Amino acid sequence: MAEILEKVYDPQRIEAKWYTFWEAQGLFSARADGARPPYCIVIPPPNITGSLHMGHALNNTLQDILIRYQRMAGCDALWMPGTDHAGIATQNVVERMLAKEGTDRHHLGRQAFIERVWRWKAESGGAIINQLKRLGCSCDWSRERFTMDEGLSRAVREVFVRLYEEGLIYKGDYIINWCPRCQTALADLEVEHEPTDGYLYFIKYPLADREGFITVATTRPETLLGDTAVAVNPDDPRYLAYHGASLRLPILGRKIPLITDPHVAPEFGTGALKVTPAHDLHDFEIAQRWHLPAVKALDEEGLMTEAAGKYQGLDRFTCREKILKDLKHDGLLEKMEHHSHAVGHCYRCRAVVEPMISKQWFVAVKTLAEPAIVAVEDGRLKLIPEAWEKSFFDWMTNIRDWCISRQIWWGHRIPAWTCQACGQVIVPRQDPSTCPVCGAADLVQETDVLDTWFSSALWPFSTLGWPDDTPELRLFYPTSVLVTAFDILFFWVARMMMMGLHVMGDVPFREVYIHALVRDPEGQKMSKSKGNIIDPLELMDKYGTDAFRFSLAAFAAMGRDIRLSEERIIGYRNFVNKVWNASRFTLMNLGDYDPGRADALPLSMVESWMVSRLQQVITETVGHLKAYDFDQAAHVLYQFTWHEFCDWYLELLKPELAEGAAPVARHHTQRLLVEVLSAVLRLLHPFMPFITEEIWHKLPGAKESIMTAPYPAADPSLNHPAAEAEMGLVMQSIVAVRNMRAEMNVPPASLVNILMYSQEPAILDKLQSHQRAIRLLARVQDLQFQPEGEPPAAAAKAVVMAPDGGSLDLIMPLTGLIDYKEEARRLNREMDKLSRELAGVQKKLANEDFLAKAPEEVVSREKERLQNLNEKLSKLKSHEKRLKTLLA
RNA sequence: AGGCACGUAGCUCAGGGGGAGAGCACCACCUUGACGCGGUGGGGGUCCGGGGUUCAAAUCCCCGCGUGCCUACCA
Repeated sequence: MAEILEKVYDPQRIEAKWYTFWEAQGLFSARADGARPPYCIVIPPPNITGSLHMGHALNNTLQDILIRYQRMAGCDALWMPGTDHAGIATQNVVERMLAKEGTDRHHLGRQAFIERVWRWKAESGGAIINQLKRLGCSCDWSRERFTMDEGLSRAVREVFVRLYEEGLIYKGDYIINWCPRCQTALADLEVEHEPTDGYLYFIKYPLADREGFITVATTRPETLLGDTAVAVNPDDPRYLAYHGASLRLPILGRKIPLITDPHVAPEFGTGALKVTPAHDLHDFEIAQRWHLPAVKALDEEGLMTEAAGKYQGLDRFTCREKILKDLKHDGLLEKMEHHSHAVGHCYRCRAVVEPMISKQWFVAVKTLAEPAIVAVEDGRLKLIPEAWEKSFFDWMTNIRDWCISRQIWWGHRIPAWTCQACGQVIVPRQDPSTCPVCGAADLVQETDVLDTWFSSALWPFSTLGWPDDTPELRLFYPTSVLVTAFDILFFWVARMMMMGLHVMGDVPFREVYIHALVRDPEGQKMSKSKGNIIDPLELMDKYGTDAFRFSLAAFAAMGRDIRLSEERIIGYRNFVNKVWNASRFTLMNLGDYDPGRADALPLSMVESWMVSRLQQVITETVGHLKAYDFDQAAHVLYQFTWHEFCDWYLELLKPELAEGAAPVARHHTQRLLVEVLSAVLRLLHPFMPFITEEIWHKLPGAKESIMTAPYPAADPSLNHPAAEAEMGLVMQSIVAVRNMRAEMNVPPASLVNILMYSQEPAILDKLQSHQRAIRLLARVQDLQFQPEGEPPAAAAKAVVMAPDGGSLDLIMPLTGLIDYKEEARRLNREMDKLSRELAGVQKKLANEDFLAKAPEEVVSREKERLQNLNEKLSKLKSHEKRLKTLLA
């Protein structure tokens, strides 16, 4: 005897139970035995400092849908989970804790500090993992990795050494972005540009060997102290006479050359650019072309150096004020203009970033970028949606060398040693004890650590066991798809592509599905500072995880950002409840059902229709899933489940299941009902894993888990166009009667009589065979079928065109029911609608070009439409005429 | 400055060359033995504006307006 469910689905009770069950049964574990086709997704590893936000929720829901689908579809599906050590972010978190305790990392020392971070990680670094479990993520937790665990650190070491040996990693002086607050270099991507109001200062640089001066424009006058040239565009006519001249640097009096460089834009400012190689990227590049010296005027703490002369030791912003004052005094400040420009800020601490020349480690990225560009060009790696390819190519072709050293402590320490005796730099696979050149034992290791993204770039193969040759690596690399938002496309995805292609010789994933960003209901990006964060955990508490997941999937239309609307989540919560109640109804009618009993009855037309529709829904759902059209998959399942399975199939079934139905027929009905419900549950499982598992276990004959049940596959032999046409006719007829009733204000409780006229015997036959359903669903008492007849004038009338040809008149005698004016109004509304449609079709068919040039099937479809409309309209018109005689 | 999206029902959004769609909201009716987180029926649209291509444009192209995002060294 099947258990009866509660009236309203209560997610809280159910969810934890099944997650525990799945884990205990090992259902998330990939086998990696090669027995089934592999399918693999590596998770974008969340930061250990993180907690689940909307972006994670969407990202991981989509991945889980894919993984659960592929697993049920017969793949050995591996969802590789793990977390990222998040160098700067984590170090900042722990440093803030230390500050509260009144100490700092320098007091602790490097070793103790790192131990402290590990301890913090052990205590609170796993919070997000539990939140992912709440979401239902079916990651293979037995394989969980961490970017700083032993194996991944070995991968980092190996890649670093290899690239160094290949000359693709080098240490050099270069302009980097320096955060004076974090005291570390930042990669270009880690700098956020914010429009800032400031001034453009016009400063006169006197000529050294003749009268006059050249005026330069700058936003950072304090960098003047590091100028080693002034540059103009070689073609700028204003300065032709000055080519080769020398200038006196204001205040310091240093003699600097006037040079020409095509980089200089004549239209900006005065067309003359002060060149500060140590504190500006482009100036640095100009300096390299001209072999100019670099003078460092600013130090790592943002204070002026001794090269700044009397300004030494001043803060950069104080120095700016002083210099302006002095320039004014000397009459060298020509003018100031308001100027708004983008100022770089540290993405971690918001401090103003200072471009600065510095000795750092770099990856020569051009060599690595080229194969990644080619891989996308030739389709070995697909970006979905394709629109991202343009941005990708733009970025990859303009990419600069990647600064990978960070002056922090938490991370992979750069495996480079310098021999104090002979100066030799060693980058070995094993920690060295003596210098291989001179044999000295006095080796000092590099203190910098690697950029966090260096280890993340190896994620697709390091997590699978590389550098060891593991079965997982052989089976699952390249992985199937990477699911991510575009905001880390370049931080992460591009770098994985470069590293994967270089180290593994193949793309890290065949496809990248780039989903939208989740915004608040007003379309704003969610951020702590705006205070518009919506916590996914709260929504899960409120509406249940299944409803939340289904909503995210339904929101995930490609190429458009998501505005999270709680109202829509409520809508999908209702859908989840609908699924629950449809199952409840089913189970309530299975009391006497014996799944083992044979059933030789053929499918009824209703059943054939349902089965046929199911095949189409399966095809559509699978198609949408394969194309990453999550919203469409969700929509198809929603419409089918609610408006076909529940609204029609279950309603049509009720009489078959009622008391007094023949046991054999009843059993047959039950069997198909269970089958269809089972398919619906399996189709929905990837979207709503918890409720489907709960119901699954209550279905007769169900065993194990819905996770191990096969995903429905469409069987084309079950398509049944005739059943669909027949049921289409029946449903249209029922709707037409309901419509007349409602428009005539016939109370739902009272029964009506209906006459059905048709010249087509087949139509009447079909309807006759469904008369019990029609009576029940349209609430009809006396139902008569006739080829034609003299219907009473006092009647409401509707015309239905059968999907496979022929027409049907539905007549509802009104005697004693209501006044005829109402019916006349209803008819006029209906006829208006038809006339408008008819006019459009007539216009089209009157066009000779249309007849001549449009495809034949389009023309014949329009002709058929015209005929149908005409027929329907004339029938309604004649009825209206007769009705009018009654009114007169 | 450049690039990329987007503008469809009151709201949130699908669709994407041949009959304007969904959900919510709205109106009317309904204690129908699965479900009121429900049922039945209904109203509602110059598909931003203007040109063009086409037999046919909400859909493709161009221009404009509006919105959002990304990139950039304009000192």
